[in-house]
Amino acid sequence: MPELPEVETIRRDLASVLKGQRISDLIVKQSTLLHNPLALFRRYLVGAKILSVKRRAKLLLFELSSGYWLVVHLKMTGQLVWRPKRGRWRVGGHPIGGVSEVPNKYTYITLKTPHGSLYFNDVRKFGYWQLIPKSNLSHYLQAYGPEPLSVKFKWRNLAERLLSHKRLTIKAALLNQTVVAGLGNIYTDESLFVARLNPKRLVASLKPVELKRLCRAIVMVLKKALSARGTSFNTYVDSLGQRGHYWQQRFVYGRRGELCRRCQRPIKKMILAGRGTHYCAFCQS
DNA sequence: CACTTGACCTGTCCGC
DNA sequence: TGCGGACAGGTCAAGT
Repeated sequence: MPELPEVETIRRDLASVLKGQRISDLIVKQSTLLHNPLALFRRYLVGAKILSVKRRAKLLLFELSSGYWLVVHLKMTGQLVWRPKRGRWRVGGHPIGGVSEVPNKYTYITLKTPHGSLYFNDVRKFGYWQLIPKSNLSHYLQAYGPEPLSVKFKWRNLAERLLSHKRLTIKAALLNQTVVAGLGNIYTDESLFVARLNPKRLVASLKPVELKRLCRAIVMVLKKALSARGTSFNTYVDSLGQRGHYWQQRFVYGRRGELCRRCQRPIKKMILAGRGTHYCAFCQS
């Protein structure tokens, strides 16, 4: 589920409620989701203050006063839902994927502060929490490609990173987090549509003008999705339990058989790089 | 070696 | 309505 726009939406919301708060307790119901021993979490997470909340690619990064960073990956179905102690908490719209209240049967980790609780739900249990010493964080993150919403992101960054993947299809290359950080299946398909590039095109075949178009398309799609607070078609909710509404504006993802918004021909779906891939055969060449 | 596939885990949806 | 199989947004180890 969560790609860059969803993770960034959660980051912004959590930063405003968690910054400066001290973690008073940790409840773990599924210790396999912790990538370090529980004792390490007890020692460096409980009692620590949250200094900042950042994001790199699809990772959420919580800076702790203990000298560690808490790294959280939501993978496919992870949710981080904040519930303040005071004030009523409610789900916006209708319940999604049976997840309508917290805690629930998929709540595997709970982090408590004097002001409320942060619930980590994950139906498929692919997500994880990991503690990284401050001094190791940059090493841990160094392999990731450029952040597409950074002002420093230019088409030449993309072109440079694509050099070592010339024989891949552009779809497969964009899913690779070392090429560009934060794209997943949805926004890769969306970006390729906006750039009018067929997902099957080999990286080596792309001309500079097409790479420029692709770069602009990625930024445009991600910004649009971020202002829509992400895409919810299944389990995604933000930290307030609310859905994102990019789904209503999407161009191709999940629209097989529906009409292309540009040429009115039906959207097609194929398997590429092992993933469902949606495109318009007429507009994307 | 570069690239593709399967595994992780659970739920949902579709066709018979 | 029940049941089996395909499929689901991410990532990486194992296999070709």
